[in-house]
Amino acid sequence: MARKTGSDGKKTAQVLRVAATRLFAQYGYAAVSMRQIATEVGVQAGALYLYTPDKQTLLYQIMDGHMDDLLAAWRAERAKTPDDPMQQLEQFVRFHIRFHLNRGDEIFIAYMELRNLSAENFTLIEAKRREYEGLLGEILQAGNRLGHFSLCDIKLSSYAIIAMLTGVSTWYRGDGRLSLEKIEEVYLCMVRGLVAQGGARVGAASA
Amino acid sequence: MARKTGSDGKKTAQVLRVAATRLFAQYGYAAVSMRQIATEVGVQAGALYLYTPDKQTLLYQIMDGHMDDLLAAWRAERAKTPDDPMQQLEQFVRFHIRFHLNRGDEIFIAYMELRNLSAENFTLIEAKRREYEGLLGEILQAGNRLGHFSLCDIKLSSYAIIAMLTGVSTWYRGDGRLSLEKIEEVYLCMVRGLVAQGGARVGAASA
DNA sequence: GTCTATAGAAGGATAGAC
DNA sequence: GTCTATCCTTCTATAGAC
Repeated sequence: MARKTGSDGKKTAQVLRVAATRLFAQYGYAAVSMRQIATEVGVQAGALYLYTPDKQTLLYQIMDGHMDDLLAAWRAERAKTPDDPMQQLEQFVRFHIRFHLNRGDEIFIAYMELRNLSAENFTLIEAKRREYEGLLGEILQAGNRLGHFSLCDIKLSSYAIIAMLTGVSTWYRGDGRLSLEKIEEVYLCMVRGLVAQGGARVGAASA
Repeated sequence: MARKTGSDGKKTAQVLRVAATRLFAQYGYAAVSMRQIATEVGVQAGALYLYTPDKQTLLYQIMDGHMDDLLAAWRAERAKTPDDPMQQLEQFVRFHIRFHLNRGDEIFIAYMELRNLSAENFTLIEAKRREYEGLLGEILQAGNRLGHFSLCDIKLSSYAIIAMLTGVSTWYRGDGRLSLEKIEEVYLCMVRGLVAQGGARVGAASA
């Protein structure tokens, strides 16, 4: 049998991405074999190489696609939000939590598999990560300038906020005791408190 | 040659732990081979099995030892701190940052390699993680009760604080632009702001 | 306590049939 | 576009010499 009846290259390529994403997230890039992925896709191992030159590229493409989605999604969201730092910050908090909960697997990979990227691929992904952090930084900077926030270090505040928001995906369960809306509210309040005095007493702004 | 001159079993066991910790942190458990570890230790692969029954146990022992150290260290630190929620929280923030920066490798493993633990080992480690989160939770609870904090969900606040503090180790470089002391100060202020209104407006306390 | 040697399984990737 | 078959490497873990 040469080709499966009803097989479809486009579709298989998509299925491959989905399967690899799930498996990498669950077991880790290094722990997943091409054979495992093939089984999940429903083809033989050799057939995978029609859709990716190698395993490393597969990982890179998943992470790169995710970062592009993330950046595009936030820029779209931001465009719909009034040009006020506090409103933009609140929108960012809601956006980040929601986006990450919808894509638990990609996020997990994006944060956990950086070290399994080749040096050049790492550089490319890292740039997009910094780009995203910078977008939050812009909001914080503007809020500081207008006197709405009181942050002494924009970079550290960006890191702290992104870290605490991303952390949600490590424990969130759809059937847990808290609804997504409630979680967003709680985190919103914590972030509001954080930016209200995140370094005010430490001294002059350094960033 | 049967035994290396001057070889020492106790010492080799220790060197093995250190080497495995470093390599697991750098490349990930699944990506590191027993041969790599042996090379780092300076023995042949087979000799490792004198000190660990298998690779999985090696990982578990590293993580378990780290959690024990972490819990013991915080309890010692707490004992030296006045019985006041705000002071204890501040001490916790300083402690967590400092402890984690001194042990970047262990921390990295503790957070990244959970999924590579066997089911039973995972349960054991997870219990100690929850125990640590609970110790922060106690402080937050006490602060809420005394009216010093204004948190609507103790668990979420614990998660958020630990996530943002642990995040420091993902970007901290000893030779960076900020000193450890300065970083501690900035995070302290952010945490102060966070607990001051981390959910106050959301409604009644639920935890 | 460490070595060499190796068993036995699994890995990534390719070649060529259909 | 997918399969089968396979090459070659690497892996964990063990056996037995010293």
